[in-house]
Amino acid sequence: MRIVRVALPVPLTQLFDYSLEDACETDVGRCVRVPFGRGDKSGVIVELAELAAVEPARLKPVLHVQREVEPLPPDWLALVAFVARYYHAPLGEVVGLALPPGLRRADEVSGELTDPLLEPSAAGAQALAETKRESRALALLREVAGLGAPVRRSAVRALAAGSAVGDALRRGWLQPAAGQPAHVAAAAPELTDEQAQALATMEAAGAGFRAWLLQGVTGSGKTEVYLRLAERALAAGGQVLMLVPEIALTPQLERRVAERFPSAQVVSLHSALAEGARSRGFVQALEGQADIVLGTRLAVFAPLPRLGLILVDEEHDASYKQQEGVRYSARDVAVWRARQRGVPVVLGSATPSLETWQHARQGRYGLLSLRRRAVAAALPPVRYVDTRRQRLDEGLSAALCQAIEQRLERGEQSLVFLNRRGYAPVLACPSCGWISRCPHCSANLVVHLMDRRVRCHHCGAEGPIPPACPSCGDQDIQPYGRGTQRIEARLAERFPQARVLRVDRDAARTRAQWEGLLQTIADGGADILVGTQMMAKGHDFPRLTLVGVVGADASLHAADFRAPERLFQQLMQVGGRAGRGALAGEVLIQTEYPGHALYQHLARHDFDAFAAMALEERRQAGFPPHTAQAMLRADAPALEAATDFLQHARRLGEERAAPGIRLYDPVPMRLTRLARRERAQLLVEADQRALLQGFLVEWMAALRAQRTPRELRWQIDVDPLEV
DNA sequence: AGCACGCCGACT
DNA sequence: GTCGGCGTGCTC
Repeated sequence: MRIVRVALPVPLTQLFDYSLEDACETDVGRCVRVPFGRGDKSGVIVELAELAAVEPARLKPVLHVQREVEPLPPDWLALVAFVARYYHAPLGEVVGLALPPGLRRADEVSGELTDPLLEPSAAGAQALAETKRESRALALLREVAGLGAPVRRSAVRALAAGSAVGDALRRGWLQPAAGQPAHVAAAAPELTDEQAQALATMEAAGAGFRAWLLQGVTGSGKTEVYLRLAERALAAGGQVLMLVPEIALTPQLERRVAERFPSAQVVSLHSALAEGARSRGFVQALEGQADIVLGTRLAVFAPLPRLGLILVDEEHDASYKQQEGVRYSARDVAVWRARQRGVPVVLGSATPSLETWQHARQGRYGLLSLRRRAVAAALPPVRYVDTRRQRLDEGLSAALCQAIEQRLERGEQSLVFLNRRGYAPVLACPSCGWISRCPHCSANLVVHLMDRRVRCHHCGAEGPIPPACPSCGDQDIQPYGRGTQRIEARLAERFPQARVLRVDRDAARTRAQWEGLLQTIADGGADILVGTQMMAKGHDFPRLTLVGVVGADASLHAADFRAPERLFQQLMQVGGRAGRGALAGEVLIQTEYPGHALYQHLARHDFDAFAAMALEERRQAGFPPHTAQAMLRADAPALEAATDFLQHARRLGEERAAPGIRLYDPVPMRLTRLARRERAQLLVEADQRALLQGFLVEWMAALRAQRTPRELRWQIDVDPLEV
């Protein structure tokens, strides 16, 4: 009888030992079902043990081992172990987050990997059986052809169906490693000089680990570089992991990738996928059948036995950072993984995060630059409208309206960008000063005139718009400020001949709505678009030639030290929407600070100058990336409970803090009250990451040993994005 | 996290 | 006299 050590998805740092009669080395990495407490749970065997951590009498036997699927390989276990260590999360929780739910449920009823949607169907079972045969066939082919030789999908299929290997070889299904890549369709566009240069630079660096920043302005053709790199990696027999920030971006990219590599197996992985599909994709990656895995942050955990290249598109995007539970950064994990596996990783962006940009500057990452647009003319000129000395019409300047008018005359499209949805951010009473506060959060209820309701954008609380002031009865309550709905309404009044289309999360609630809007825009069914940051992301509208930005100043003076970085990224991104077709574009930004350095750098499209300035400011203020941070957050029904805990945590921290560790005062969070809970946080900082990590190990252990009141929740956030 | 056991108030 | 409040403690 052997003992297996299992990671279970419980918020406890320890592993749990079980007995398993016939356990062997190959069971490490397998999913198991085990009795736990009163019921049972699924977990993963992370090691075999000689001696149990508890008295042998207390050991319970494993209920079931999932042996139909290949075990998770050692490098995958090392990956989740790293994430658990770095983000100070229990290993079992990381495993739980990294595995698709369907796979984690290794119950004895259906040990076979099944799609719940297809479970009863014979066709599903057949397909699975075939997939397995193919996997074996592929392994066999690779063995025969020697490592790294490209293999045609058709060969695998034929072999799986029973053809002899010799037959496969005779038919030329196997190709020499140096030969023409089997995966590629002959449909690649010509490279620009810069693209060719970038590829040559990477080629010269070889196939081992190296992190690269691919810094390319909007429209410079970063995607083509990704595809060429993928082509190379596939030709060398490698698998490609491609991360994108959002689900919305996967379908188009998936199509483009699939078209480019018709014989490659492209698997998409994201949280919106049905359980069965996600499990299937994961297993295809695990068993080496998937050639390209394309997905959002969770795809960074896809096991890839033949991994040859990692691509991270829009690497600066905040959605790579998980904002709850295990707060990992998929981009940072991707870089670690590339090093672990000895493969290149390319971080692409027009506006890289300052962390990445600094690495490239200091030479730790290689730098690949695309400064010119591949398709259209130059980047659109940026003009500022000084709003200090003019009357605005619902926030719209005469200059912006005039510019819109011009586009209407020319039959072109305009976009008014405003990062605030709803009609107005608050409803207020002019006579008594009442304002529409959220009953559960420290936030205002936003007026949504379309459905005549007020709504909290943080917790979702909502109600009808009151006909009169709830406090004093005054009938004259007013919406104050402006959101997209209000701008949309005003533009429709002002340009009655124009078709005004609003594109924000309210208008594009579902995927179908979102795609409908995109189609309408592409078909020329809209003249003026009013949009939030949804509009900023990777879509080309050939007739869009004007981008007007309203209300950008708000983030100029925000307290968050990352606000300028985000603003610059957002403006550069949304500005890039103008004039991507044959027509020249223009960006018009309304501001009270036209001379502000950020705006000046933006006007010159000079990200590097902005980044240098912002980094210098951060150096002086002692902010990341010059320091390493972690944030301890606590929440409870009463603020005092949260701050008391943090105060106590701070004392525990001070006792353990080496010189160079700085613990700050606990403070209420910016949005203190959220969904009836009061939140506070405590910042820890160090000049070196290793120092901070060493401290966190001790501190977390001490904190976990504390007894805390039940209503109090706390969690640690390493490398927090929001401070 | 669940889910037990374990001692003090309002109900058939 | 019980049903049930959530305080504390354990899960191999």
